[in-house]
Amino acid sequence: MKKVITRFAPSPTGTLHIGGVRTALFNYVYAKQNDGLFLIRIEDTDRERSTKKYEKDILDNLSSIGLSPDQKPINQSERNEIYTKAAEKIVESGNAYWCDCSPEELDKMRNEQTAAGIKPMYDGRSRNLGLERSEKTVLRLATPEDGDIIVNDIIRGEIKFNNNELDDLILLRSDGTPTYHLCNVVDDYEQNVTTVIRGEDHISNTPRQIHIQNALGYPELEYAHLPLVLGTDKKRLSKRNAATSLKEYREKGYLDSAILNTLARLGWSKGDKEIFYLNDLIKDFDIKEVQKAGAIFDISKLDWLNSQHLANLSLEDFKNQLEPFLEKLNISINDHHDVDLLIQSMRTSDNTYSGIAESLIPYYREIESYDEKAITKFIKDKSILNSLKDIFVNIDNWNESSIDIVLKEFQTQNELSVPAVNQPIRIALTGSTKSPSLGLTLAIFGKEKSIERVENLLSYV
RNA sequence: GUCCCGUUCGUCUAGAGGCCUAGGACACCGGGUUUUCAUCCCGGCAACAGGGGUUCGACUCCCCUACGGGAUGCCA
Repeated sequence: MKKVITRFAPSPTGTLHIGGVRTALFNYVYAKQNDGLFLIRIEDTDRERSTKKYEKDILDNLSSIGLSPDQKPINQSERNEIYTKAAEKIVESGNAYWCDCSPEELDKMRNEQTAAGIKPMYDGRSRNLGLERSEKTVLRLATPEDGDIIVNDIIRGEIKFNNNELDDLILLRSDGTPTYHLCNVVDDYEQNVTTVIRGEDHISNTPRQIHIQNALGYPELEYAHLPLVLGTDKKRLSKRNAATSLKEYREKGYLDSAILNTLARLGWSKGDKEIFYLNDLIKDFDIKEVQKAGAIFDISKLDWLNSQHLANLSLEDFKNQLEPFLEKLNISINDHHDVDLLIQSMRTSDNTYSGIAESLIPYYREIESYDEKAITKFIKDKSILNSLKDIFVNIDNWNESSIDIVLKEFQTQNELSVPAVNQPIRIALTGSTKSPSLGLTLAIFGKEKSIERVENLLSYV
């Protein structure tokens, strides 16, 4: 059996899109589970829109998320000769012809066709003219006029196209450069690709590409057309309806593993299992089980999955990955006397790193503002805080359990409700009523800092 | 317009003719733990697009309609 080779073939006209990450992921996983190769090919034949900057973004992001190719990526823009040679071969075999129709003429033709209610497509008017190559001619594939072509899709089964639905596509532009279809087919062959896994927007391109393969005498490929990732408006995910670039999600503090997990579960599932790491996917994923219908990308599922992946991290890993997010807030993670206790207590405060970093601010910096509503609700007068301050000063063994005991005593002796005692302290320490359990929070801040913050609040109100 | 692909809870999905009183997860709502917040636990809400067949029996098979998406470029 032939070694399975898959490829991800982005065109560098934008940053890496999460839909693209999913396509790359499925290609990667399929290759790995078949002990094959995963390749990347940069389809930069559109010189106007392709940029090196986007190419770098795509390559960097893919490898940092763990989807590195097994060979150095190739650029189509550097392989012109190969395509030209293939085109010549098609001309020689009589399966292509030169056409001198101008863009204006074609435009007019399409308009007329549309007006007449028929499918706009090139009518083959230059096909039998026997034109020679010139500066005004494009090379067109002579597509068989009748019969049909069957695409065998791993996910969808047989898809039949009538050859008369297909027009004679352009292989070489008038400036001599090759087009997408030609390059794509030639490179899949040159790279020994066995399996094409791509978005379903390519389904109708497939029969055209098969015709090119046939003209060139290339062997058949295996195809799997993935359902598209959709936005909440059910249209394909784009900048208009969602954050699409992988980078944005990473910068928000979503874990790579959680992003991959979410993407894999979009259009695919395995029993009741929800948590998948890359290794699990290589074990459990089955391309045949992929859904046929497009799937809406739901950020709340990502949020939940992220919280699950975050919870699975060791404290060390958690801290390491959190660090850059704190740095963005000009906070150095070790600028605290008991970092481990702090982070351990706060790691579930949000489901993204950026959110967690945000909620950590009061633990690293002085309080800039108090939650006024909380103050009016819980601080009627200063007496309770004053007494608590005196009590704190006298606690020698400053740890969670002893603090809790002291607080409990104070509360019962003075016949106060729990919130009457606890909330003012929370406000003093964090500026709001949100914090871990009280004794723990006080322990996190330490005796000195706790007293200082109670004093600060006392002088504020 | 034409061709192609699709259609199960709000969302991701399970479901290969009887196992379906349609299951799970997220979200949402309610309750419990945390005397706060988050986590966690428990419970609830909620779907087979519509119509025809086929069959003793259809979420499952066939046809039609509707709706959605994709393609129809000297873009990829």
